[in-house]
Amino acid sequence: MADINFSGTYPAPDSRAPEGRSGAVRSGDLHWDIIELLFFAYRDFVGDADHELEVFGFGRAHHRVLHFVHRYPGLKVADLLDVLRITKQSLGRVLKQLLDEGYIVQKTGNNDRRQRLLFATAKGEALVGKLAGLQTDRITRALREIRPEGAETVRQFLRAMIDQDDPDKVLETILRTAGPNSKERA
Amino acid sequence: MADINFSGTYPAPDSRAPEGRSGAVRSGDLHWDIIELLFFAYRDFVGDADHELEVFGFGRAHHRVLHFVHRYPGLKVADLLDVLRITKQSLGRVLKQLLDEGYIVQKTGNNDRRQRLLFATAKGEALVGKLAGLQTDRITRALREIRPEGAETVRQFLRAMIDQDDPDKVLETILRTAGPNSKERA
DNA sequence: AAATTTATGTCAGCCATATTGACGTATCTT
DNA sequence: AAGATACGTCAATATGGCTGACATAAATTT
Repeated sequence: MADINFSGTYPAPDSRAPEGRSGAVRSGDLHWDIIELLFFAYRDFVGDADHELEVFGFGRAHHRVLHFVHRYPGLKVADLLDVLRITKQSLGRVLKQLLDEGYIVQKTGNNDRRQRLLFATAKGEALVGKLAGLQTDRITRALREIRPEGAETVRQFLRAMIDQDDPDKVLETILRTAGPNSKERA
Repeated sequence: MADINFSGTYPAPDSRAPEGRSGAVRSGDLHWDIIELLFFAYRDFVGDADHELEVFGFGRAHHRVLHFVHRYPGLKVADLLDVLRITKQSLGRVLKQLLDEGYIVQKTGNNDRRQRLLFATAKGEALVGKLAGLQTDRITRALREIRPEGAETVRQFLRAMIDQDDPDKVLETILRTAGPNSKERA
């Protein structure tokens, strides 16, 4: 019976479990490595911002709202709901905090006066810029590890990882910018 | 004052907010695009598994536990806590469910009988394999969009995005496997 | 003009997942 | 024998999701 020594290292990820494994699952063609790399990379990536947000008494939800409002000034509440894929009740709480504490302001729409267009204040931009700075530092460090063309390869990969069907308006903007027919196309 | 038309498209992401922006934040060298691509890519990537997990009454936490137990058979509870970066109280609940429902089994350590070594059962492997299959399909699709060498570039980028200091044992295994001195090194 | 739809906000409650602190027990180490 | 370690558990709390219901103002349709 597999008696593995756990004092130091683990068995190679592909070693067998003692009980045997279900033969039903495909085992050779699964991208286990990239799945795990994505987990760890994203964990540490958002960790940068999370630590800083604690200081302000905010969570990841606040960051996401502030980020997209900053990046797409005049965003409507409905659009934010599409992007974040949460309910308006959930959004309401964090949005109210950001409004109350002066990180975001609302502005009644000119075409449609029902709309509350959202804008980041200077205070909000300062915070979101600080957070983006932390995350940019990590990205910059990572890009140094690969060839110069690698940056565009990474962008293409990440874009292709995103659901292309039924994109909301923000996502459409992102996908359109240097989209499918970019420079480094094969 | 910026009167933006919201009926169709958004302004380019770099357009100015109406109130002006804090000049204190650096604005030219921030990797806004990659920050957003990571957000959307990860959102859809984990979404694949999330949908399937709902069927089983499980959440993302169950997936992570099952994944790492499957990949690193004989994982200790303490190691799992290191990897997932949660408290043992949080882990306790999901782990208990997975044990009760037969996705994972415990085995007392041979060297140290205090340890509860964790292994995925056939049932557990079937589930984690199914989930990995969904995520692999997305990754495979994405890799088709880039040059063949691009896959290794993506791995290098993701590895470099991970905190290299103080890696736990699982992470050490991952980083060691085809680590810093891999083939496609510049 | 009246009816309907849309955009937004809010109240009330529920659930999953995380947290901290305290304590208990078995086992290994010194 | 004493202390440290690995794990489990009880209790209380916070955050960030959720659903359902309802209200208001403004736009749109009839």
